[in-house]
Amino acid sequence: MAKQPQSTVAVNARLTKGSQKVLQLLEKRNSLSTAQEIHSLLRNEDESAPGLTTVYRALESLVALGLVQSVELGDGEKRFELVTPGEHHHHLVCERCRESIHLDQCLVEDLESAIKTKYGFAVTGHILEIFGVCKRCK
Amino acid sequence: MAKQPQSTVAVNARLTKGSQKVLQLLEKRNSLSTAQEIHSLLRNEDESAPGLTTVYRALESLVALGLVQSVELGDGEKRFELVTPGEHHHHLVCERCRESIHLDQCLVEDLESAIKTKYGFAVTGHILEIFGVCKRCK
DNA sequence: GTAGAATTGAAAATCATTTTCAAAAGCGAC
DNA sequence: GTCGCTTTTGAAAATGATTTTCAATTCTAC
Repeated sequence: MAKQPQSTVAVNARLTKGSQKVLQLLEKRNSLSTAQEIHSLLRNEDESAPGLTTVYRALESLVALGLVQSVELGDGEKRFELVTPGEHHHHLVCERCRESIHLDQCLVEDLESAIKTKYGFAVTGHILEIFGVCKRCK
Repeated sequence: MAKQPQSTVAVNARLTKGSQKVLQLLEKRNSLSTAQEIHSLLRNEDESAPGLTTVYRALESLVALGLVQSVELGDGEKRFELVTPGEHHHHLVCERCRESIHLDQCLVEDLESAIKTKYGFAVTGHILEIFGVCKRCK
C-alpha cells in the first residue's frame, strides 16, 4: 500500500468512493495526469471503476480540499497531481520526455512583497510552469 | 527568448489582409483579447471584416512572427496582445476589474542559469501569470 | 487574361469539460 | 429490516473554444 500523510488519511474517511479511487491512483502515479488518463487507468484495472464524470467531480473536490493541484501546461488540458496538503509547487517540464521536475521553491511567493511594494498589487494566486530539455534528454 | 530583428513595417507588407486587420485592432486595443472578442470588435466597425476562422489563422501567424503573444490565464481561453517584436512579458491580472499590469522584467529569464546549474535543465519557454487585486480595486 | 497558388469563410468536426436527470447507494429514524 | 430522504453516480446530451474541411474567391506571375 502507498504511504499516506496523516491528514490525507483523516480526510480520506470523508471522501466519496469515487474520490477515494482517484486519490489512490494519484498516490501510485505521482506524475501529472489528465482526467481522461486517470479514468482509463482506473478502468484498466477495474471495469467497474468510476465513470469519467465522477472522475471530474472527484478531482474538483480533491482540489477544493487541497490534496490535489490542477496544473495548466497551455495545451488546453488540465493535469492533476498530489500535493502536500494545502501547498503547491511548480515544474520544469521536459519537452522531449514529458517528465516533470518539481521545484522546491515558489518563485512568485518569494516576490509577493516586492510586487506589493512596487505595484500596490496584492497577489492571491499564480500560474507558473517552465518548459525545456532535462538533463537526461539533453 | 529569441529576438526577432525584422521591423513591424517590413513584416506588415507580407501579411494577409486578415492578419493586417487583426494587427491593427490589437494596436488600438493594447489589452488582452480573446479571438472571439477580436472578431466581434472587427465586425462591429465593419461588417465585411474577417470571419472568425480567419481571425484564428491571423493570430496563429502573428504569433509565429513574434508580433503577438498568446497568454494563458487558466480559464481555457487564449488571450492575445501585441508585444515588442520577438519579446514577451507577463502580467499582474486583477481579479476584480480584469485589468492587467505588464511586468517589465521576466522572473524566469533571470533564473534560467540558476535552473541550469541546479537541475541541468535547459529552459526554452515558460508560462507565468500572477493573479490578485490591483491598487485601485483594493 | 489565365492558370496555379494562397486566402477566405461557413459549416461541420473535434475535444475537453460541464450539465442534466434519472437510477442507485447511503443513511438515519422508527 | 424498511421507509423516506439525501448524496453519489453515470450515460448521454450540451457547451464552448478551437480546428478542419472544402468550395469559392482573391492574388500573382507570366
